[in-house]
Amino acid sequence: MKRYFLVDCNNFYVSCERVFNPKLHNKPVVVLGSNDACVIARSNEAKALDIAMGAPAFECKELFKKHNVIVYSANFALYGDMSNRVMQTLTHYATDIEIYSVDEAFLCAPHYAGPENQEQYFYYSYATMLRSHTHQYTGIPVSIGIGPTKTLAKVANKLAKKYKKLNGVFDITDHPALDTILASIAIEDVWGIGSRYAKKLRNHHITNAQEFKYTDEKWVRKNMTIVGLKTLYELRGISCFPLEESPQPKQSICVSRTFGKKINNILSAKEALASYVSCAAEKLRKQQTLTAHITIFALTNRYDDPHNYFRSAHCQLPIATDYTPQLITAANRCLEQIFKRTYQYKKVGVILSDLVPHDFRQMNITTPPLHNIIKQNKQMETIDRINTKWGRNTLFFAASGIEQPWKMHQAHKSACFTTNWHELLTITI
DNA sequence: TCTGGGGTCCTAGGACCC
DNA sequence: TCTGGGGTCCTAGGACCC
Repeated sequence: MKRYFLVDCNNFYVSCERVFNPKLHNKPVVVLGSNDACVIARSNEAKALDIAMGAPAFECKELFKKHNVIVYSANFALYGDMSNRVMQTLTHYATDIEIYSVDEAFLCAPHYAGPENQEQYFYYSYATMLRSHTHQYTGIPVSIGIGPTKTLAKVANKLAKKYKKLNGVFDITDHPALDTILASIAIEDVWGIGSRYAKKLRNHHITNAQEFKYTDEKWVRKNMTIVGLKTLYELRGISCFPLEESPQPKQSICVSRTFGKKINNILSAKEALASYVSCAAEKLRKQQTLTAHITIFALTNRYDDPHNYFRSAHCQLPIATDYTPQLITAANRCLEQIFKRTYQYKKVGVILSDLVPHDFRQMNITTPPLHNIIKQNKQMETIDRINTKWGRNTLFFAASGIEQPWKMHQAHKSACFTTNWHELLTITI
């Protein structure tokens, strides 16, 4: 039977920090998200202290102090690079692989042609090998779940993480106690069932994965769309979510950040927005696409005014483009439409959509002359090349401002050990 | 009082994931 | 005082067409 492997890095961001600072082992460690606002990763020791995922940092202050919890600001350059190393290692061993997120990959093992009674053992050994090699080559510990569908591999992974005696690998394929295992998985912990559906299902007296597995298909189709029905089939061992090996170009690109402090003047907001637009345009060019539609949004504090904290504006561009100055101009125009001086803003963002491959550039009567476009392309290529070689924002647009008072706070950030020559780890003997 | 039927496209909103 | 960021997919309903 075909098996899906789900390789999941343990407490990924914390594990990345531990690779470069071994003193962090066996201690409670947390990583905070942007502006050091809330907890986005926890070591097992921190989980044992009941520090919740997404908990606001200010609510945990006492707890951190009391238990000497070590706190880091998110270092996404480091985590991104460590993720690449893990995925490269896995790609080396797997025949088919889908990189699902920064810390997870689905993959399939090489075809097994030996005696049937040793098949299970073959896959188990393969997973154990993957696990130890990933740890050896990257320093990152992983857990591996194996199952006949992705959803069941997810369940298996959960168990591999939960029970230490499994040594980080669990195969749920043809398991004699499958239904008992599923009965121990709360409905909201099933992959594809979020809080809304979980609530709906609980109201319908379905509380765990096993009960959901045997729920009436028609009811599920009606109340949870085709996607919910696929999840149900997957729990029954019928694969509905195939491995997606070649990553598709993104259909939209969004960049937004919460400010380090609130802003009520449009000049600062425009600077921040210009900086996010530059970042989004860079992503656009990286995947070789153009955008024809730009949306910008601005948020005030949603806890102060839950019904009226979000405003957005959008505009269609005359022709698809990836030219940063043109996008900044369009973004500014949109911002002017919605910005109110009397408000305290805490965040702005940009979404680029209607993305098309850049060699499909559609010309029309307003298209600037070809030599202009060639010149613009050269400018952008040069900027991207310099920033790739010498680090992000070596060259930036003056529209992003110099002082950047809106920039986020990160008080406890580790060094970019693997992506910045000036921050390499030094070892003194 | 009667006021078609079937199709496509677009958008907003709601659900989910990490 | 402080409560993240970046994506995808599906569906219902309205606009529009013949």
